[in-house]
Amino acid sequence: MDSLELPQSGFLAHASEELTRLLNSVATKVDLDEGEVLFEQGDTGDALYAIMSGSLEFSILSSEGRKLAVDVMRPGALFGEIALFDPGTRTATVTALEPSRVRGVKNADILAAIRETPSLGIDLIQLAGERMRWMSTQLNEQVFLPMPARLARKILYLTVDGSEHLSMLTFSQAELAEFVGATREAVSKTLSTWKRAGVIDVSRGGVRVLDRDALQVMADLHQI
Amino acid sequence: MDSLELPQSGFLAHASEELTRLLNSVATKVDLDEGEVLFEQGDTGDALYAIMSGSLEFSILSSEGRKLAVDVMRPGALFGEIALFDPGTRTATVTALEPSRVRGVKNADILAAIRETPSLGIDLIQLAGERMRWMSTQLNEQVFLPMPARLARKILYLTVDGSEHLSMLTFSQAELAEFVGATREAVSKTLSTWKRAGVIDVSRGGVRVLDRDALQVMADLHQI
DNA sequence: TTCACCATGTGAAACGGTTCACAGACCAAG
DNA sequence: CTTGGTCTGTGAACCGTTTCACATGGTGAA
Repeated sequence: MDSLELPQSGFLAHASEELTRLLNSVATKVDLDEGEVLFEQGDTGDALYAIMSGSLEFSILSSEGRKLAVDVMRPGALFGEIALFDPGTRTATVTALEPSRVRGVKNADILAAIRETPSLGIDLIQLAGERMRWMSTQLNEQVFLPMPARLARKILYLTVDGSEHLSMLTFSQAELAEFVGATREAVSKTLSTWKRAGVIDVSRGGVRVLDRDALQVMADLHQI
Repeated sequence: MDSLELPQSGFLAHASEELTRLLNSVATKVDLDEGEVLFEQGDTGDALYAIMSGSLEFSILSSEGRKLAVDVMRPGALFGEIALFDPGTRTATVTALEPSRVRGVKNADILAAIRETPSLGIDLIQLAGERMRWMSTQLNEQVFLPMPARLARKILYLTVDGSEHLSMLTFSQAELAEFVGATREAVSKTLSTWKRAGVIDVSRGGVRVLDRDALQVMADLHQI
């Protein structure tokens, strides 16, 4: 049965009956290859998506083409809720980091479902609220924290999977730089000092966290 | 009749019947003096507010107490919608810039109304979406734009009232600095060069826009 | 194996913004 | 009018980050 594909983790595990029903009935299924773009900032969008498998990167682009990676979304995540009200331009770009499967539910289907099952509307306001809180912290950190603190936080955040801590993080330094809004060189230099201090281990294409507590200290320091 | 107090501009002018009814019936009325804080980042909040008169500043605070001013809200604006789902901590601080009147509707009243009138839920998702778009642009600008461009944009934005352009902006340079996430000194120096170029006029406690087009150019330049 | 291509490491110079320090201007209260 | 306080202007030193340049190292394809 198809609904068995539904992930047991993330928001979907707590999604309302109604949303689960929509995802199993009217949803369109989309398969993405690594690097494939689901939608791009500025696109006209009118669907809410749920991640079934894989992982997608959520990023925003400058007018000059620079990219700020904001989050990595994993199975169970719901996104695209901003387009629900206004089939207007997307505020972010979503790209698959690995081959991934998502399901999309169209604007009209969701709105119709909300009119029938108002609690779904409340769930979606909650989702929007969570995203707002996230964006608000991102803005806060970008404005007030120096780059090394932002880097330490992103590394800590990205190595949390559920309640587990993954020590290995498979992003290149160039990708990490996009996450913290800095250059690859600056990230490289910071990682090097942490490597010398025994906090992390750096290898081609990834970082391994050796001393999570020490990294937590870096995340709180406003100067290194 | 009390509902005559409702502003005719801003979101409220288009608010759903149901919300207008709530604002006229169950809403609590709050009067704020200049500088008074309606709620603070970290507070537990459970109300949605509407501005009846005056103007309020929406800002976020760093853990070290620095402030980033994000927006100025005027009569007709609705805010606090994030607290609707989760009477959790506020993500921003709201302060009155002048004596102001607001009305607050409690979480429970809104949720009950949504269950009865689902389209209200849709309106509130729309509101959350608008706020998300705003936060997203703020993050984008903070990360990618140099300070002078951010300053020019804020000045242009803050001198728009409806479709009118007010030439006078009554914020001190210290306040403008909080809006762009920079120091007062840096703002002062930038304003000085623009003043010399005849783009603006600077006086104690305010800035007057003389050449809006020139300022628009500054807002787009990535270096000055 | 060898080569081409990335990813990483790192130094030097330039730059944007902060910090610090202080001077001058305006305004309100006495 | 004077005084105290706040706002504004500006210079100098400093600092974190970018930019540029290049070296090193790992990896996959030929």
